[in-house]
Amino acid sequence: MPANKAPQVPFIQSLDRGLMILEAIALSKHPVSLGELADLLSVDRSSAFRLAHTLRRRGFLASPAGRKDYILGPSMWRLAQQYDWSNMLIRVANQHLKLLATQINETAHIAIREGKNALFIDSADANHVIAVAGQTGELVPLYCTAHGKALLADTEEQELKALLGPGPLRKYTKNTITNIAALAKDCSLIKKRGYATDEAEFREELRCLAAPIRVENGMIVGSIGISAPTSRFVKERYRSYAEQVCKVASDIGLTLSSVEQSTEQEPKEVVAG
Amino acid sequence: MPANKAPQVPFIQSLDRGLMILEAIALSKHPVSLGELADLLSVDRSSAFRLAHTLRRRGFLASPAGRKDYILGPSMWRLAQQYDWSNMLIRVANQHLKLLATQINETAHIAIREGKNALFIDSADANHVIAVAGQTGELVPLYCTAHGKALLADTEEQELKALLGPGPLRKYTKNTITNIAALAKDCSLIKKRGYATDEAEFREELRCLAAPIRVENGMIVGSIGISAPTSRFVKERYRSYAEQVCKVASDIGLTLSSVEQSTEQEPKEVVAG
DNA sequence: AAGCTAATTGCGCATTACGCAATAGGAGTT
DNA sequence: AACTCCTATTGCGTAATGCGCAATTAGCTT
Repeated sequence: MPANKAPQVPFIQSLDRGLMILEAIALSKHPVSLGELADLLSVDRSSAFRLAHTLRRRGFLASPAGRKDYILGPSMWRLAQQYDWSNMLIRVANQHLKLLATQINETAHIAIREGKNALFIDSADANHVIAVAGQTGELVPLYCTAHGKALLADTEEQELKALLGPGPLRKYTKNTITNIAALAKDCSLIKKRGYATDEAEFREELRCLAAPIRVENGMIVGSIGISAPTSRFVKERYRSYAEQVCKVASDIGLTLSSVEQSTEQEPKEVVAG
Repeated sequence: MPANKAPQVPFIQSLDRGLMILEAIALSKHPVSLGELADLLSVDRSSAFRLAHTLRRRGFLASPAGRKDYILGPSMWRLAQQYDWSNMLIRVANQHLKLLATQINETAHIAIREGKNALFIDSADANHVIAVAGQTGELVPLYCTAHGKALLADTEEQELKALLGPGPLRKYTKNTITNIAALAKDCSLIKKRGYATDEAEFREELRCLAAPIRVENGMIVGSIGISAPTSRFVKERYRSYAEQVCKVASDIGLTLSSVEQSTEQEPKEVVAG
């Protein structure tokens, strides 16, 4: 298999260098001097200067007051702000989502956090149904669903209290966790093992297993998981399901974080429903 | 006044074009085709193609599954995510903050939202013997401070309830608003007139006036305001103070949104009092 | 004030990126 | 299914562009 042919498509050198500068400065914890940039790119100081100047001109870089070195400017922030990134998660995750639904043969969902709730932004059905499942767009509580708890995995008890309020949590089923301390304990377990479960804590007869999707720096940007009727989703399957869900969550995180695969790289083996 | 001398410093054409592509795609609500990019830059399709390819290669652009046109890729998002933007607000706002403190001759603060609190990230002192101390680093409640309410200006009653919880709000002083409905009403007023006040709602003997800092798309990213002992900060001054605070908040928002002024550009011509 | 380091500018050559034109890939039409 | 039109992609030669070198300026330290 011809893994990678030679760089068939030539790329624009100076643009590429400019992008490397952006990456380097975004990554650095301190302002970056011209010399460092020149070293990094292995180019002359004058070239680095002109590249940096071009970036600054468009607001992608700036200099701290009175300094000559560079930090990120407002443009990158502004562009990232106004963009609708939820679609990207859907796009990137969709293929993985389908794969997961097929492998496990249960409905799979992707959710993001939306205030005090988890919002289902995409789903894939188990048995070759073309239409998207009904729950896309639905809001469910964070504290009693697998997706919600996965999204809360890094949240400390302190923050949980602030987020969910001092009042008692609504008890949807007999399994619903209504105690913040218990929830915090569950979260730390979820964080450690990498996935969350919902044993009919929100809806009777519904079990769910979900894992947080983390990007490069560890931040949780969404969750992916599977749901099934309690009858079919017996505890003995948790281990196997958990592995697959975690693997997919990790893959999505890598795709979101990395820069190496946006093209090609379609897992073509997705079943055509 | 020598507004702008000729473009003394040459900029790198292809990098500049790449950045224009990023801006265009971030701004567009739908995926952008190669042809549109070529038209936008007034270059040949082949040139646009190679630029776009270079951007995609580094993850700054991507293509929807099966499509050939372009959307933003994960890199921009990732870089913006992991960067510590609060420093940028401090940096950009600092000069305005000092100016405000000098003009009004009271302590001025900048705050951002941090969960259920407002966090003071910078301050500038006035030259009164008795003045409000700079509280940089301090967390104060959102619902009973001028900064907090400015940060909440766009928040609907529904969201306020979710954020602040169903429980009663702590009553710090006799003026503290403890009723969500009343708070929502205050917020809509703040949104309309552009500034918030704190009439000793958090600390006795302390009055404050703050305005939300909004960027291009209207989103609130912080607040700026002034604080003074009640004795000195009489109601008759509100109107004049409000104007100045709002002007400064607006200036900061413009600086954050625009791309033309990151360097130099000290607002020297501001009226001195 | 001198001396050092780092940023900035001028300049000329070689590389690079550009436009043109040819090719490939898809979607719709007859 | 063959044809057609539209857009993406590739090859190529040229000249504009961006690069390194070296000179100049700016900011600091001694």
